[in-house]
Amino acid sequence: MEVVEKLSRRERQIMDVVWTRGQVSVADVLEALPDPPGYNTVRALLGILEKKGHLTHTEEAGRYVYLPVAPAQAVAKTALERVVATFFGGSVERTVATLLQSKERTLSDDDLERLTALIAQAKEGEESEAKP
Amino acid sequence: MEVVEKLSRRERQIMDVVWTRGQVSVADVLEALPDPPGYNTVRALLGILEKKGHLTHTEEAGRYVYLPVAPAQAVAKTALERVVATFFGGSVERTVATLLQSKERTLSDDDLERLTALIAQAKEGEESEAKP
DNA sequence: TAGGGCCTGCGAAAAAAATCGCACTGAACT
DNA sequence: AGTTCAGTGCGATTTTTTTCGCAGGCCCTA
Repeated sequence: MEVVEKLSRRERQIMDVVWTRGQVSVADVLEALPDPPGYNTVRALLGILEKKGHLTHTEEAGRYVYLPVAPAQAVAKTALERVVATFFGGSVERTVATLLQSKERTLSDDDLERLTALIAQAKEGEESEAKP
Repeated sequence: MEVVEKLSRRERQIMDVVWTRGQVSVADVLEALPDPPGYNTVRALLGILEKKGHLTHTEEAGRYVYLPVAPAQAVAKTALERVVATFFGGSVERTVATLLQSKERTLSDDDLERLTALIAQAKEGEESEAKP
């Protein structure tokens, strides 16, 4: 279920690139990795990831373009939950606190208000769900 | 800088346990892993992690107890930022939205209000920082 | 105080991962 | 049409990881 846990170091690095960019060519991976191996190596890894069922590829103008098989949203949710569980004892509050702190400088008032709205919305959702 | 990225699969699994529990004995790791190897294997891995500088150990009643070297808070922050960057395009908003959604059932009204307060607080902090 | 059980150190073997080369192909370029 | 360039398939090699065994040592208990 936890896909990520079973990936090797390189496989993970590559999947990270894939998830970040949505889809990749060999060249994309090469330029995204801080510690890039050779072209053939990346190709091999992408092949393995495909064989394992994490990626598919399309041929676009002769070149392969790889994209993730699992829906991005689901993977994102799982990854986030894992971090919350591992590093924040499952506490959403502590997580958000850290989030606010670490991004403080880049969050505008508008952003913060939108967050407030988001929470208000969650509150409503919960209430309307509590009655039936 | 990104410590986690350089760990092998098993090393990561073990560090996850360490981060979750704060400190571990070999037995702790063994029981926490879904896919546990032998006692000696875990011991070897812990040793490697120590040699690499990720863990230290104390002797407690003869047994080794390992604990992380890096401050938990810093690791947490980095891990969270990484997830936000990789899966949410760096958007705190989208991240919080997912967080609310996935934990919806377990968040009480009080929790939500505390979150609102947290954000209000961040807003103030930002303003008082914007003037000078 | 002898035996059993759990723990440590060290070292080696098996398995998995990562990295390349080589040979070919097709399209682009001159 | 010949040459070059980037891409593909496949297979081989080198490194890392992962996993154990074996030989004590320490503590608890019968």
